[in-house]
Amino acid sequence: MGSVEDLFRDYLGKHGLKITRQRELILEEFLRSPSHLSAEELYLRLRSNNPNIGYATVYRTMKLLAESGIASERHFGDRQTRYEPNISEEHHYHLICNNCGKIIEFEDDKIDALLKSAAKEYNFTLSHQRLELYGLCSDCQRESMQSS
Amino acid sequence: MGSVEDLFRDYLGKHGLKITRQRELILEEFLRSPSHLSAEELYLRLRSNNPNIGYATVYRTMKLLAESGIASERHFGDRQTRYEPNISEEHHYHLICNNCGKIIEFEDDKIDALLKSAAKEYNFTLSHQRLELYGLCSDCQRESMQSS
DNA sequence: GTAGTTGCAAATCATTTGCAGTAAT
DNA sequence: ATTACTGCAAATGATTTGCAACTAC
Repeated sequence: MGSVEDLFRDYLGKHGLKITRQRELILEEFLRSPSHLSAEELYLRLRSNNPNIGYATVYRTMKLLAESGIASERHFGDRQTRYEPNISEEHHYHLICNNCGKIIEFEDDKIDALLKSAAKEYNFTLSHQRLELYGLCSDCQRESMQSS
Repeated sequence: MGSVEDLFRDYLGKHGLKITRQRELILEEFLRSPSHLSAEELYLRLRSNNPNIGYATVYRTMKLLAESGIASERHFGDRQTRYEPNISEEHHYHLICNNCGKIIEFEDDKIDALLKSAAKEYNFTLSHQRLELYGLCSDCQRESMQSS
C-alpha cells in the first residue's frame, strides 16, 4: 500500500484530525517533489494544478507532516524553513560550507554500515538520520588565503 | 592563549573586518553562557552590563561567529535561531527517540575517521559536524507492539 | 449536527537594513 | 585619512492567526 499516505492518515485519525483533499494533495506533491522545498515553493507547485489552494493550508499541513515524523524541518542559509522527507532507504549526507553556504550531497556505504551498527548497539530501530559536515569548501579556502 | 578569541580575531583580520569592543564582548558572553541561546537572549544578558549595546550588533556578530565556524545556528521548536559553540575537539553523536524524545550521546572513532576522509574527498576543511540518528528506543519499541 | 478545516487578509515578530555619527586601522 | 562599525528606528518577509464559510465525520 501507499505506506506514507497511510502513516499520515493514521496520524490524523489518532489525533482526532480529519483527512481532507488538501492534506492529501499536499502530501502527494511533497513526496513527488525534489527534497528541500520550502512551504512557499510547495505552494507554488500546488497552485499550478489547484488554483485555489491556500497558502496557510500548506504551512499548516507541512507542520503536521513534521509532527507526524513524515518530514523533517531543515534550515540552510536562507530564511526559509525547508522540508525533507524522512525516508530511511535514502542515506544522503551533507557537506555544508560555513562561508558560502554551498551544500554538497554525498553517500557512503561504509558510513551507513557503521551507523546501523551503532544504532543496534543501543537497541534503536532507525527511522532516519542526519549527518552534516561543516567546514570550508575548496573555493572558500582559496578565498581566505588571498585576502591578506 | 584564548584560542577561540584568537580564531575570531584571525577571521576578522583575514576578511578586512575590524576587532571592536562590542565583538569581543559578545564573543565572551557567548562563550560563558549556556548553549542554545538566541541572539535576543544574548542581547539581554549583555545589556545588563553594557546598557548601550545594540540589538542589531548582536545579530550581526552572531552571524560572523557562525561564518567563522565558531558557532552553529540551530533551530528547535520555536521561531528563533539559537547558537551553539562548535568545539571541534569533541565528536559526540546523538541517538534521538522519535517517540519519547530521549537522547543518547555516543562516540565512535571509526565514524570519526570516515567523516574525515569523506570531507577530504571533497576538499573540505572540516570545522565541526553533526550526526543524529532518529528511531525508536528499546522502551518505545516495546510500547508500539502493544497498541494493535 | 458537530468539530475540525479552509482560504483570505491582516497581524506577528524575528531578523535585516539605511543612515548619520563613531571607532579601528 | 579611510573604511568599517555601531545604535537606532524603520523595513522586511517568512510564518501565524482570526474569521466566516465549508467539509469530513
